[in-house]
Amino acid sequence: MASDSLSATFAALADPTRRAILARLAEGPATVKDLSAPFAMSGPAVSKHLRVLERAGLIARGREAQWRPCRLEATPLKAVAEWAEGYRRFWDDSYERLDEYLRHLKQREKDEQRGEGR
Amino acid sequence: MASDSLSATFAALADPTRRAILARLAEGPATVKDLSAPFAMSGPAVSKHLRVLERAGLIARGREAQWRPCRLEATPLKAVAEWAEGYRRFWDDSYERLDEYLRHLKQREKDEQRGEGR
DNA sequence: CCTGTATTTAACTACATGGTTAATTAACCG
DNA sequence: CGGTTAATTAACCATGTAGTTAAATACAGG
Repeated sequence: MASDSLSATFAALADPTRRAILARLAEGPATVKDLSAPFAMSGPAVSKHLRVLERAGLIARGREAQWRPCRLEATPLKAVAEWAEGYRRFWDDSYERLDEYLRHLKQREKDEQRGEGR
Repeated sequence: MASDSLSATFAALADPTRRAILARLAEGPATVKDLSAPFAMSGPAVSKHLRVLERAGLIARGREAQWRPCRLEATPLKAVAEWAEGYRRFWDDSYERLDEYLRHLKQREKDEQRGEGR
C-alpha cells in the first residue's frame, strides 16, 4: 500500500461497504453491531473495514462499556474534494469557457503591452 | 476488486504514481515513454498503471504509428468531487452554521404554520 | 529486409485485501 | 461466579496489486 495520507484515504474509499459505513455514520455515531446490520457479512469482516477507515483517519472510536461507538471524521474528505476540484476545468464546460475567456484577456493584455512598446 | 464505477475510480486514485500521471496529462496528451520519464520504474510497470487508469475511464488512448498517446478523461473525477461534497458539512464550519441557520428557518416556518392552523 | 524504437504480454515474486470460522478478550447482569 | 453480548484477534484461503525481467508485437525508415 502507498502510505501517504491521500493514497490511504482513496484506498479506504475504494470499497462500497466502507462508503456505506461512512454514509451511515453521517447520520450519527453507531456501534459495530449497528454498522454490521445492513451487510450480509461476518462481524470480523466489518471490524476489518472499520480498522481501514480508522487508519485513514475517516472514523474515530470511543469506548462505552462493551461497545466501541464509531463516529465520522471527515477532514480527510476535504483533501479529497480539494484534490478533485483541481481537475474541475476538465469536466466543467462553463469553467472551460471562463478559462478560455481569461486566456483571451491575458493575450490581449500582452498585445497591448507590445503596442505600448513601440 | 469491487467493480462499481466509483470504487474503480477511487482504487485507481489510491496510488501516487497514477495521480502523478493524471497531473502530467492535465498539461496535455503524452506517450507512454513521456509518462515513464519521471519515475524510477520499468516500462511495463507504467503500462500496468495506465491500464488501471484506462479501465477506470480516467484516460483514453489513441494510436499513432508506434506510439499510444494518452489523454485525460476527467468525467469520473466529477463523480468523486460530488461524492465528497456530500460530506462538506462535516468539515466546513461555515457550512455547519448555514445548515443550522436553515434548520432554524425551517423550524420557524413550521411553527408559523401551526400558528396559522388555529 | 533488417534494425531500432515504442509498447504490451507473459511469467514470476512479494505482499495486501476481503472474506471466512474459531478462539479470545472485555464488560454487563442476574 | 457464570452466562450473554460486543468486539477483536488469529489462522487461513483466494484473489488482486505492484513491481521485476525477458520475450513478443507493431511500426518507421535507411
